[in-house]
Amino acid sequence: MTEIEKTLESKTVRPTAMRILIYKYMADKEIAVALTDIENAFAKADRTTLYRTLKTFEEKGIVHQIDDGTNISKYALCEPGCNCELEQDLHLHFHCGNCEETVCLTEQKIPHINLPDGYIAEDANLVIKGICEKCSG
Amino acid sequence: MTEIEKTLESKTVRPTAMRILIYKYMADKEIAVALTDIENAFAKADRTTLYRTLKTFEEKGIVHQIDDGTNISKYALCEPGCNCELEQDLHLHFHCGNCEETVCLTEQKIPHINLPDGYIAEDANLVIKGICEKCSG
DNA sequence: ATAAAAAATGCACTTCCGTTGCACTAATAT
DNA sequence: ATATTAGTGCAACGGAAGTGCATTTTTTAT
Repeated sequence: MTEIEKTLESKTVRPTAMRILIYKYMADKEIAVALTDIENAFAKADRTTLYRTLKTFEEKGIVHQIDDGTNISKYALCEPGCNCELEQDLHLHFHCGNCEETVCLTEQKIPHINLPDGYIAEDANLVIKGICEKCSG
Repeated sequence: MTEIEKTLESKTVRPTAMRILIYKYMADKEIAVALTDIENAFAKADRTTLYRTLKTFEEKGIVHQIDDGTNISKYALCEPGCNCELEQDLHLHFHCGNCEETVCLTEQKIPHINLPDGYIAEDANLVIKGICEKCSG
């Protein structure tokens, strides 16, 4: 039993062949991926399967969804021990206008914001747009 | 010549009947609106016109686009003197999970974030999700 | 005032992504 | 071995963004 299989099982997700491949694919990539990206990487597999795999991963806390402002949902593996739903674990994302890639900046947490009276915060999403380190170099 | 016409002209946008109506509609609403909302409000007008009106408004700095995580682009009028493109003018947006409405919190600016070396910030988008003041009361 | 040019609007159509229903297959439990 | 559940594949739908072109309206120049 591989590391990936163990990871999936620990999150109560059955480690099927397809799921292992997708997990591997995302682990190798350092950037957030869209459903389309996975589709292209696994042309033989059906879109629905990939779609539902991502949904399952998301529900089980294996990946988190990223909304980088392109109106295309991206996904990235959660760091070990990451609790995306907790406010203090919310990191920010960077979207490069040049290469169009989106990365997690897991070290940069979203600062706490004081909201006006009556507003209750439950989640936050901060995306910085600009030029990434690869493209600015 | 009305106030709205003056505003549009000052941004080098011709104050056509349609544009004035759309501007008025957005000024009356206190929340960010989607293209679909405007479509429903002006059933007689063509979607393309409304679409392009928003694009024009956006280009000319009359409205700013908001990405509230619903994957539906919203738009809101810029405050007088607002310079959306400037970092210090970036306010945050609040999306209510109950009423599904998105509002600008123009008083709450996005704090400056230190990025890792090589990353150049040009724009930022911060959306807080939760329960709005109307729904929590 | 009128003709020419430019801008705005409307119509039809396309594309892309997300999503769902249903049938089929594989895995697990009894 | 069979019943049950989970996963996968196929087909199709729906919403929203976007584009090309014809038509109308507005502006500009004569």
